[in-house]
Amino acid sequence: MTAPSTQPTPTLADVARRAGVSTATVSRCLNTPDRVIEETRNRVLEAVRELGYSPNFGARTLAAKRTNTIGAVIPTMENAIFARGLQAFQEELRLKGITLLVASSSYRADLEEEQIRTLVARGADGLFLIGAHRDPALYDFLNRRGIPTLAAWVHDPDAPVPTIGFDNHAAMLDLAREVIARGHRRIGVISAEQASNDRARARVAAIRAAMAEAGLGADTLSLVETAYGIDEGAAAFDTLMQRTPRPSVVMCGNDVLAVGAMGRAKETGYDVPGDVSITGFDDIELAKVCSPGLTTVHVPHRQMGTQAAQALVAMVAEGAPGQGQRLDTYVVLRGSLAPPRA
Amino acid sequence: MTAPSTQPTPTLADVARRAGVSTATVSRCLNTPDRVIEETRNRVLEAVRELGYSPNFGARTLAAKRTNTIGAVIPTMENAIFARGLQAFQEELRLKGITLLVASSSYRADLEEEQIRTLVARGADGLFLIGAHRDPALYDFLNRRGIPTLAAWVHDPDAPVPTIGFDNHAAMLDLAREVIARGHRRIGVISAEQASNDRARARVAAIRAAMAEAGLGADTLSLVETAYGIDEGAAAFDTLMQRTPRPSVVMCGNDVLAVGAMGRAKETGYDVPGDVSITGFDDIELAKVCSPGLTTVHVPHRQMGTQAAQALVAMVAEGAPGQGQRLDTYVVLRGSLAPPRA
DNA sequence: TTGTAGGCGTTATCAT
DNA sequence: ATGATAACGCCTACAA
Repeated sequence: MTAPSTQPTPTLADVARRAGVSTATVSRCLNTPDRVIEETRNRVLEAVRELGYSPNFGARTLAAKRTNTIGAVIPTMENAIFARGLQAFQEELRLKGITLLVASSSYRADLEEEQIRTLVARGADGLFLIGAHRDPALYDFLNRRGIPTLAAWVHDPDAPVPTIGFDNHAAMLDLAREVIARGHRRIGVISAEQASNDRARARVAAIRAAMAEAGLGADTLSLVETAYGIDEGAAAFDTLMQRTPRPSVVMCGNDVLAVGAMGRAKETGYDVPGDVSITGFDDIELAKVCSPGLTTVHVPHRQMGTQAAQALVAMVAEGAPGQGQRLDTYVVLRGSLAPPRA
Repeated sequence: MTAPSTQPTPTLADVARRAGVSTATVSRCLNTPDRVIEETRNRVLEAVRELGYSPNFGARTLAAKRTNTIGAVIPTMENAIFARGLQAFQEELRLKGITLLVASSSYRADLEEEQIRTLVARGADGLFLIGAHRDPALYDFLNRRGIPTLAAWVHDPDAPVPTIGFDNHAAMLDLAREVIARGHRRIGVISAEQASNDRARARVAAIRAAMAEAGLGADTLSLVETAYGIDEGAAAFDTLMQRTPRPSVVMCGNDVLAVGAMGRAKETGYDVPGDVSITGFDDIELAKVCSPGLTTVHVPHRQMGTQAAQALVAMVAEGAPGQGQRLDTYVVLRGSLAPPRA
């Protein structure tokens, strides 16, 4: 067992004393080792080890005005949609010696703002956000503070910050066209809340656009908005199927909702895709393993994370404005989509 | 559009000047509002708003030696296994005004240590870790620094820190007994790497124990260790099925590996559970939606997260030693497990 | 109730 | 190559 008493945390000065040098030299050993003669350096590092010293981040930040930290705010950590992209993002940052701080907003704009401010106060050198639509005042704040910010999961050249992602409208348009081409006319839609979610809005709008293209009246679209989650998707499915006319296909704003809907369909005795087709969006693991497989839109999550990291790091390092990038998505046809029964 | 020039970040002194008070008063308004007369306070808060001031965390930490921050290091963010528990953990912390910093270790002990030190240097008031087994020197370091630490996903009263979780050995023992009771004799196991993963070790050991109980020789167990992931589970399944004798059941260390195995089984023409049964561990969403449903061990993820948060906050606040807690798991029987074919 | 002033642990600018 | 020393922005006795 170790001693019960808490020792004071060793400081630079402690190390300096022990190694018989000044604090400046210790600092150099840690930050610019080549500016210190080898013998001195060894002595210092030895002292560091013996004392178990590790630098105080607050102090370091205060003095250096640079944290080597990037902050990210995502809507939720609870599912795979953001996890994979974020993991790639963070792996890329690690390669460059940068730490990632993650916070989540529960899909709420007010919480997102709070988290952004927290991250900024903690000295994040840059910010990674999901979606581009938010209060201009917030962008203003970030701008004044000179915090490089990047938005992912969308691509919009006109956004106030560089965006690395895909065109949600175009992506969903492709899928909706496939659906309509198979003969579906009564289309049900389960969407995430659109109010504070620009991706959700774009996706719903795309379905409407595809229907208009095909000469389908807006009244043949049956929409339910719901919170995020498998159970929520299931409940929304029930709602939709009780309406008249009953949809022959249910297009969901993301795979999680779709899997919920599919599970509920089976429970209530609907055959998928015989009685009703179901589609998703994202192509996460769930889409592959459920059965039938889920027809969905493939999003290059890892690529998005990696490129976002590279772009953001460049923005931080060079103070450059930063380049957005549009990534490609494609429709993945699996068993959950088929022509409607005559 | 906003002015292109970056304004210097406002400081306490700027706010004080603008409000015509001292920095001490501004500080009080922010931290102990009731120690300031209302009129003064309003004036100060007004100035805060106008300037868009937010406190510098580094400086605050340096001066106050308290960050209201708790750090967590999890093996990976890429899947649902830790996500749900962590989300609950963070929601509970938010309720108490505490910020959560999350880092991930990619299941590597060296990276975990690095992340722990980073978090400590950043002034985390407390630490949330997964699993209890790690280098004693690391516990020593935490102990000397006086950083309250809690381990989750395991329960072990003898661990160096309080643990809130379940008995991995007992949980897997239950499942293995079910498997054996159905008549399986040739048992294949796909485990996560055991070296730096006490949960994986306990689970494999439990399977061995159940076999011994049933008088099955250790040679009828066929083990593959693999990295984490659906694809890895698929590859491991192939390996296992090529061995002689071929297992009649494949028990996986977690649901993700199991789903990978199940997918591969279907691809290669094995009927599940007709030709081979498959089991998992964790009971994440995947287990419910794959088909057949995955027989697995249900783990109370959200409860674990919530209780861990409460316990850790208490440790931080009271400096008390902290109480571990054992949570219950139970076997969930779904279609993926059946008696072997004669 | 409010102000003054010292100190928190590092980095970075000068000297030496 | 190394050493003094002045910031960095905030908190908190202590004084008024």
